[in-house]
Amino acid sequence: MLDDRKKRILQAIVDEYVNTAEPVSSGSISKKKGLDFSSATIRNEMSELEKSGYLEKTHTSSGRVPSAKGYRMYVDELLKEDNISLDEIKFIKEKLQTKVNQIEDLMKIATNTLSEVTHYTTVAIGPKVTKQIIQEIKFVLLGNRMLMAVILTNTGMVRETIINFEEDIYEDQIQTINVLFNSKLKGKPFDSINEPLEDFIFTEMESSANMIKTIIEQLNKVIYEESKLYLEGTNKSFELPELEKAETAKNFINILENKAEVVDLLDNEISKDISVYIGDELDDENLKDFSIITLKGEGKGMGTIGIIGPKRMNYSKVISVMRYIQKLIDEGGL
Amino acid sequence: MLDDRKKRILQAIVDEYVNTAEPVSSGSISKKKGLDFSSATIRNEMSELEKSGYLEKTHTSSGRVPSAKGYRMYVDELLKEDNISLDEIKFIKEKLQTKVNQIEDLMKIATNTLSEVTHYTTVAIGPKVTKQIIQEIKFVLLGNRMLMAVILTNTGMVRETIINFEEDIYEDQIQTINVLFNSKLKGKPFDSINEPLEDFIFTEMESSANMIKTIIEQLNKVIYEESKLYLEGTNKSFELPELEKAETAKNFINILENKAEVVDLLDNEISKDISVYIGDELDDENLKDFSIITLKGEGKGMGTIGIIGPKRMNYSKVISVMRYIQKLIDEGGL
DNA sequence: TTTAGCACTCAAAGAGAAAGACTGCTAAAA
DNA sequence: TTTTAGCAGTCTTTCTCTTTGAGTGCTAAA
Repeated sequence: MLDDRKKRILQAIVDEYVNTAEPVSSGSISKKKGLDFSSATIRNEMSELEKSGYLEKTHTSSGRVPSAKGYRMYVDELLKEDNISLDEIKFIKEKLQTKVNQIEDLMKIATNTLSEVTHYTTVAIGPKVTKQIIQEIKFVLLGNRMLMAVILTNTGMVRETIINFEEDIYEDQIQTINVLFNSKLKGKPFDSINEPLEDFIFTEMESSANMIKTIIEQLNKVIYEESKLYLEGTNKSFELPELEKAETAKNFINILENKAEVVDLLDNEISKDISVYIGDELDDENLKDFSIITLKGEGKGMGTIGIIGPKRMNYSKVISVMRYIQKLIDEGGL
Repeated sequence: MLDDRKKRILQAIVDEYVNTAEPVSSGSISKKKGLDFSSATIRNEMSELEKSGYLEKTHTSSGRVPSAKGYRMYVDELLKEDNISLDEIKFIKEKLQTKVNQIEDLMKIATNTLSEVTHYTTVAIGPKVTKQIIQEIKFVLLGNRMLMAVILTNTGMVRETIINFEEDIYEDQIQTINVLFNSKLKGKPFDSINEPLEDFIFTEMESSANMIKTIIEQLNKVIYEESKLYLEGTNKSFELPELEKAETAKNFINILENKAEVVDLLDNEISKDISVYIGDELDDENLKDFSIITLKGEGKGMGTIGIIGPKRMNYSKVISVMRYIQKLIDEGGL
């Protein structure tokens, strides 16, 4: 589709624009080494790149800015994935080696690290619990009327929830419940909590029937409760020239404020390990001037981490860093 | 100090400025009912109010704006505390009646409600655990090497933490530990965890000595871990004309991003139930254009809720709403 | 196919000029 | 003694006009 020289010029334009945030002129590109043509030649090429939709102008006599299509081409075909320095590697490694008690704590560290290294705002949601396998479920009596249910899943994740009762609870009831829930749920996915209980339970355990119902209700809440949200480096985005425009800044705040939307964003997409969404590819008015890159860690008890940056984000750096973090997590032992 | 008319004029000016965010002219005040003097008279009074430091001008021929001293006078002496409508009362009541399993969940609801009703950004931190009395402490074995400690305090708060071990743990060890920690801690404040253990423990329970050490370490982390932070209505602040100035917006973001500082703000001040901090009274460069009003709920298992708004915040409305929420919480049963 | 050169376009920045919202002050009125 | 009308003076805001400079597109020559 695009010949080699056009690709190289497009690449140079995106790289330049990522750095400067200013429309790129033919002159500045012709000065780059590796592209030793006069500005007039570059100008002709740029004009054609614009006709094919890879570049845009802000006004008749301005330089060029990459279009969404241009960024897409850059991300899919032109981007180099080794944009990470030795210092950064060292920094990331050290941070991710921090000892944690729960795998979810690692999410927090990874989110923070990603934001520190890339200087963009990072959002993450914890892993979804629904499809995880229950390894063990225990009940703890607190006081006389408060019960805590603690559930351990196959990925090593722990979920706990508190259930209040109107009447006193007795130790032998807890025994019964312990046996019941473990036999019912052990080895099954979290959402099998809703499978109907056999009838005999309600006849044989009549005295605890209400209690069992209440517990199931509350466990359901745990399944569908909002995922934990991690957010790092909001202020970093406010250093961007893009956010000097009040409207863009407002859009950005709206994105972050609307937690449900952020969760959807990171969660619902049928994304691969690393995915890039550019501008309005995500069909959200607030996001039209931003891009999102997500890293999925599901299955390893990690959730999804996302970076929100301007459309002219440093895709190369972000993806390189994400790949490296992914590699460290995969190697495990962390 | 200030005669009655001056006070009424100052009050009118603050009220007007809170509404419009524009410097207030003598003309606009003389039109207000209850102040039937000519603009010239008002002008003379305003000039004197400025000399005494209650008002400021933005330039020679501009209207007047309240100074920090002016706001302080307004808050301390002129403010009416019944600025709350029946609709608002109904709305708040309904929200706060939501059934919750933990008292801390009520914090979240209160924070959200406060932001909804006042249209300002609201921050809250959970109650401090340090001085609370331990009512019960239980240990739950998860898998073979993971232990969860669950602590119930006198305010009904529950704290849990996970501790990982390098070696397998046996049920009888848990028994021992249960007895030990309960006899040591029951009825004592949370931070007494650090009181030294009697020597005999380490001789008699030699096999578990390491385990006990690890547990104490981890419980210490729970005490001093960052308080939970609730944040609502960030985007509401971005509707303020004040935040159209890029610098003010940046300051605002910095305040919110710097979690440690927010915690200090809400926590360390020797504030009463409701306290008002105006502009640079808090000696923080970022806060110089903002005011903070805090509501302390400590002791009832609630933490501290704070509203961050512009200096020309609607003190009257915010305080009225806070008082009402405080009343509802005090009446308890919630 | 590439490039030099030049006309043309448009945004950004600055310089006046005009309008309008205030104040402060003075002198008269209450 | 207190209040007020009236007016000069100040400063911001807004508008228009001009200048500057960074770009492009096109043509004709290399």
